[in-house]
Amino acid sequence: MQTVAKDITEPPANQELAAIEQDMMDLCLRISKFIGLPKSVGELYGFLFVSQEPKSMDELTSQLNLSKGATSQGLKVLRTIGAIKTVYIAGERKDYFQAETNLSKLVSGFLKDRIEPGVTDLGHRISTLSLPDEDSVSNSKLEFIKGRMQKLASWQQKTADAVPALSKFLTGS
Amino acid sequence: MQTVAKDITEPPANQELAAIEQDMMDLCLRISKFIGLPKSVGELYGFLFVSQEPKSMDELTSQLNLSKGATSQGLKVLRTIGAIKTVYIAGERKDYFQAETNLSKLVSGFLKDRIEPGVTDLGHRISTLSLPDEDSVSNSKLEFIKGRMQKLASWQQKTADAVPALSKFLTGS
DNA sequence: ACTTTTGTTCATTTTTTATTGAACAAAATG
DNA sequence: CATTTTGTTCAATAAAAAATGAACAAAAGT
Repeated sequence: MQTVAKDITEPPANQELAAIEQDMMDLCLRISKFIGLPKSVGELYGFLFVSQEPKSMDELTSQLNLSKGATSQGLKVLRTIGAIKTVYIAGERKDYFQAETNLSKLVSGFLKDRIEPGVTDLGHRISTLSLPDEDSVSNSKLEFIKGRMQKLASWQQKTADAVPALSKFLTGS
Repeated sequence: MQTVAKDITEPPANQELAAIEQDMMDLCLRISKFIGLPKSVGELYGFLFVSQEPKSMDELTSQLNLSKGATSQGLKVLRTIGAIKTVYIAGERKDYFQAETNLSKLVSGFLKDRIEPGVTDLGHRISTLSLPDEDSVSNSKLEFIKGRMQKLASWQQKTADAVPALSKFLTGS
């Protein structure tokens, strides 16, 4: 089992509780990797997920043993897909972050940022495919390729429809 | 733009048609990478997608310049998710393969093989999380962690429900 | 039973992807 | 406006994933 390196060197810290937090962070990491995000992103989200108080970039960097670069980039990804909220704290210069835990927000952000562009791009590419002249190819082959082209178009169409449907499904309880 | 190396050194071959096949193979490759499959798998599927006749392993190997190993493993993946059918040809020792192009079959195979196990595993892991004793932790922190645990459980539940729903959505035209 | 054909496995190598950390920019403070 | 704090970028490096190919198994033919 993977273990996120959160330094256990801070508050009076309950042993049992720390273990559960560890497990939850591991779960977050797992989910994150599952959907194709890098380890550092999963670690960042996991740590914020178990943190009651907002955390700053350098807290994240030091507690997770990540480089500044990885932390900055990881937070950017999380911000882009809407998996974290930025919290402004009075009299503080740093930005503070908290996990967004609403599933439909998480999923719709992920779909919009990571899935939709791909599906749209696919649509463009398919629509620029052009068939060869009717009489320059054997009829059987031409019909076959026409059929394949229709397949591609219908795949794209169905997938494009599925994305908002999925989003909706997860929004309605 | 990526280009799959299908040797253009065979039949009398119509120029225009070959270009379209190339484009279609590229689209297949793109889709395959998009869902996290390796390049070789996308190439194999793409080539079968544009092939009217079933192809044998060595035809795939030589036409796509893949190693025997990659071809064997790639076909295994495609077989497992149900993206190809094996065709037996009378008097032939080799196995021959054709692309499955029915979207709902493709998607349900993919979901069953690649998504469901992950979601199920997540369910198991979540159900083994246990809370610390009521009185060994500050109440606020305990409530917070309880809330997170419920979040995780509800995510898992909703996701598990979404998988068959998605499958169904794509089956019904 | 031996030989050949077909297909798989897996240790090594290659390629791809993620991380690091130092240089850079941006913004707030005094 | 110089200085410090905060955050980003990107070339170099490290880590992870995929491909290779030779050794191995399995099955068919003779």
